[in-house]
Amino acid sequence: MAEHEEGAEAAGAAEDTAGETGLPAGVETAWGLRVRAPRGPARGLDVPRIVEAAIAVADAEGLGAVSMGRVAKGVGVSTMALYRYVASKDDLLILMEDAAVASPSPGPPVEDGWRAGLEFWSQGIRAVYEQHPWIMRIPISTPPLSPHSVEWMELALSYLAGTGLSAEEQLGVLTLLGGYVRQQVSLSTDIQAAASADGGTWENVERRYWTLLDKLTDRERFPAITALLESGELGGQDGAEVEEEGTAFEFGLARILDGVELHMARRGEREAEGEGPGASS
Amino acid sequence: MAEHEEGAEAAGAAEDTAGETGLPAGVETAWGLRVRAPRGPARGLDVPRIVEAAIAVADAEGLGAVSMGRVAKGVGVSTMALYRYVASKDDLLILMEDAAVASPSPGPPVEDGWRAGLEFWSQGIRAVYEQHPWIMRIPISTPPLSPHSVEWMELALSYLAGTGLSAEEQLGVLTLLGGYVRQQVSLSTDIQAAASADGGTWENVERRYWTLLDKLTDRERFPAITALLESGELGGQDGAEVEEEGTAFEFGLARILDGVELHMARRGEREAEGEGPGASS
DNA sequence: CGCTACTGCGTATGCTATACACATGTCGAG
DNA sequence: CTCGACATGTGTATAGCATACGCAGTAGCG
Repeated sequence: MAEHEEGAEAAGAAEDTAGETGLPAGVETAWGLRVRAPRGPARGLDVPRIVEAAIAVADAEGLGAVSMGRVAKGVGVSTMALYRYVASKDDLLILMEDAAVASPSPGPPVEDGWRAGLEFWSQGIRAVYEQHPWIMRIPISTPPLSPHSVEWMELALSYLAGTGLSAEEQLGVLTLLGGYVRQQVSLSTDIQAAASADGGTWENVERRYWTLLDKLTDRERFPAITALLESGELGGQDGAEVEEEGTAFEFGLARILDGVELHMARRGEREAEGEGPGASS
Repeated sequence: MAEHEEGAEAAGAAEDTAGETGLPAGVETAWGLRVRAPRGPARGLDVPRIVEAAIAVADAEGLGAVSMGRVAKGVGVSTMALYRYVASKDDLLILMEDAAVASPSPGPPVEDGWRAGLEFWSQGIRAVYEQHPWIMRIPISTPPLSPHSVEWMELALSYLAGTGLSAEEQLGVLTLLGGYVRQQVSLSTDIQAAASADGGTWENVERRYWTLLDKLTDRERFPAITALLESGELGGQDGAEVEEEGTAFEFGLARILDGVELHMARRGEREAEGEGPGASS
C-alpha cells in the first residue's frame, strides 16, 4: 500500500472541501472537517462502523487479514460500498489507527514531576500498542497529525513544558520516548507471535534461541557472545536480575529517563554558572 | 507475508538437511548449512544472484516493488524458477536482509572505551538502514540469528563486555540502542519518502507540519502544543540549537548513552560500598 | 544404458485493490 | 408539485500477487 500515485479523492462522501490542508483524506475525516452535500439516498452506513469492523478484524487476525472485502462483509455491505465512505484502504488504515489510539487517560498532575508524568505516558502508549499490535505495522508517513495522536502529544508536552528544555529538546525527548515504546512493544509482540505460531512459550523460545546461537557461533569468531553464553546468567526464567531491575521494558525506560534527567541537570548547572545561553562556543 | 502456515520446505535446493535446528530455511541457507545432492542439470542460477537482484529492486523502488515476478525478470528467468532456490518470498526477504546488513567495519579498539565503541556501532547500523530503508519494513520474527546480524551483535557486546554490566543488562543496552537506531531511521526515512512524494523538501514539510498543527489545535484543549508553537524556536532551518546539540539522532543517542553511563556509575558505587553482588534482596 | 533426481517453465487458483458503469433513491430548485 | 442533479449501493472487469502442480528435458550414478 501507499505505492500508488494519488488515491484520487473519494468519489462522493469524502469530497474535498477544506482542500488546501493537503492532509490525507482520512485525517481530515478524523478531525471532522469535510462536510457532505445533503443530497441522494440516506446513508446506510457510517465511517465509525466501518472503522470498528476493520479494527475487529485486525485485532483478531492481524493487519494482514484486513481487506476491503473482509471489512465489507463485517458490516454487511458489498466491497465497493466502502469506497463511498473511505477514499482508499490507506485512508481506512489512518482512521483505524486514530480510533485505536484513542484519548489518553488524564495522568498524574504536573506537580508530581515530569518523570512520573512521562512514565505514565509511556505505559499508556505501551498498553495501546499491546492491545492493537497492528498499529505498529502501519507505516508512519507524517509526524503525529491525527486527533488522538495529537492528544497524546499534548499530554507528554504538558509534563515537559516546565522543565526548562528548549522546544527542540522537548520534541527530541518526545520522539525518543515514543520511539522507544513503539520499538520495544513491536519487538516483543513480533517474537511472541512467532513463538506461539511455533507452539511454544516465551521462555521456550528464549532457551531455544540461546541454544541455537551457541551452536552457530564459535569461540574464535564470536568471543563476546561466547562469553555471554557461558556466563550462566541467561535463559532468565524470572531470575534475580529480573526481580531486581524490573522487565526489559522498564530497564530501557529508566535508562532513557535517567539520560534526560542528567541532561536537564547539566543544563541547569550551565545556566546557574551565569553563562548566557549559547555563550559556550 | 508470514501469514501462511509452513512454507513447506523448498522443493529441491533448500532440502532440509540439518533439520533439527528449526531455523527458517533462509537462515540455514545464509549460514551455509544445507547441502545439495549433485544430481540433475547444472544450475543456471545461484542464490546470491537472486538476492542481489531483489535488493536492487528494493533499493530502487522499495520493498513493495519486490515481487517474485519482478525479481525473476531481473535475473532473466521465469517466476517459478526462483522457487528452486528459495523456499518462499519470506525466505527471500530473510536472505535479502542478511545480505544488506553485511559485516560491520572493525570499529575503534576496546581500549577507547565502550561509549566510543557503541557510538561507532550505532552510526554503523544507521548507515546500513539509511542505505536500505526497506530492511525496517521486514517484520522481526526472532532475535538476531542471521550471520551478519550476529556479527553486529558480537561487535556491540565486545564493547560492553568489560563494563561490569550483567549479561541481562548488556542485552538490555543492546536492544535499547539497536531499537533506537532502527526507530529513528525508520521515522525519518518514512517522512522523507512521504515528503518527496509530495514534491517537497524536509524543511518544507516541517514548516507545513507546524502550520497545520497550529490550524488544528486551539489554545484551550492543547495549551502545551500552543506554547510550543508560540515559542518561535520551531521551523528549525539549521538554527542555533541544531549546531549546538547536533542532529535529533545524536541528541537521542547521547541521552541513551548518558543513561547507560549513569547506570554503570551507580552500579560501580554500589559494589564499592562493599555489598556483595545480589546481597540486596 | 537407464534410472532418478533435479532443473526451468507454463498453467491454474484464489486472493488483493480499485476503476467504472449502472439502477435506484432523495432532496432542492423552479 | 415536478423534475433534474447528485449520492447511494452494487456488479463486473482489470491487473497484480504468491504459489501449487505437472511436465519436459538434463546430468550424473549404478
